[in-house]
Amino acid sequence: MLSKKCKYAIHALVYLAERYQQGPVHIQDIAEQQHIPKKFLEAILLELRNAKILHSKKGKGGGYYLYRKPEDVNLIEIMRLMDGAIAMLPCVSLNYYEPCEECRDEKNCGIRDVFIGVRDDTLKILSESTLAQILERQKGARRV
Amino acid sequence: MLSKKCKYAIHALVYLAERYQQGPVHIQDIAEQQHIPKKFLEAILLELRNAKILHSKKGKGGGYYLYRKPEDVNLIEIMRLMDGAIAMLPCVSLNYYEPCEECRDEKNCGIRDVFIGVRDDTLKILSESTLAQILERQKGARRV
DNA sequence: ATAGTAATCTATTAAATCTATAGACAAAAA
DNA sequence: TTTTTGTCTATAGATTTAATAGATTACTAT
Repeated sequence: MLSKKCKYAIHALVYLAERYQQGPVHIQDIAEQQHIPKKFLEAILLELRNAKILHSKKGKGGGYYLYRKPEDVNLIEIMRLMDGAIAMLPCVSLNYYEPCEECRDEKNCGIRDVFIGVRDDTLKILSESTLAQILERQKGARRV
Repeated sequence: MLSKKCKYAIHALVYLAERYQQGPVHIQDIAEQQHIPKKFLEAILLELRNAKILHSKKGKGGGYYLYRKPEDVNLIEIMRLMDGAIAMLPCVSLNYYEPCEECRDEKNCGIRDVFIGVRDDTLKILSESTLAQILERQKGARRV
């Protein structure tokens, strides 16, 4: 399961993607519209900013805005940033690899093989899922 | 990430699958061979027994043994039992569905669509991954 | 029958993680 | 130089995960 932090991050980013190139949006606004505790959201946005996904502007008329194009931000990056590894086993993670303690013979582990498969399928979908794509789907659905 | 509990369960079950129809194996044995805290393992095995995956026998010569055939126990069932939902969002879970708090319009949620895809791929792999299949792979690997 | 073995059950504790909040500080704009 | 809004540090509370302890029950073999 995704953490709330991660869900909040995704919702906030989709919200900002909808307003791409329309100037800064302030935290308060995002928090209210997306029903996210403001203080919690602050920390999240800050992290996204440090990861060069968002930019910010201080003072009056300030706020956060998407730094990159919506089609250049995918869910993998967001999820890794917020929750860490995407894989279900540490010994299968590409970015957060750790050997399994219990495991003697990683190369020949039948369990590991299964989760390599799961990981690959998951990464494929998540890497293709950009903010732009999520917006597309939402708009598409509304039109029907 | 799978919990330790779930990993322990999988390892214990694979171990018992290797000894299918060879009589009861006692907890102590599994715990030592698989490096699992004995008391923790007790609780896990009990849960697997209540789920009719294992049977047990008390007293001398007693222990746990696989109740079903190794090809009839898949990872989905084990994971659901140990960790709950497999989906990454509650609103996408088949067995543990809950609406997302933040979400206004579930039907047209672009985020949800992504995770339905992830869920389906994951379930497909995990449902095909049985204890028998895991053993196969391990044996296959060893022979090389 | 009874001593010994091994699972079962109840309760509790320790550690880690997640979620949320408070308050002081820094930068930008009017 | 006051107001606005993001930045940073610190911490508190709640929940979940992992592990342990001890008493009890069922079974086997002698």
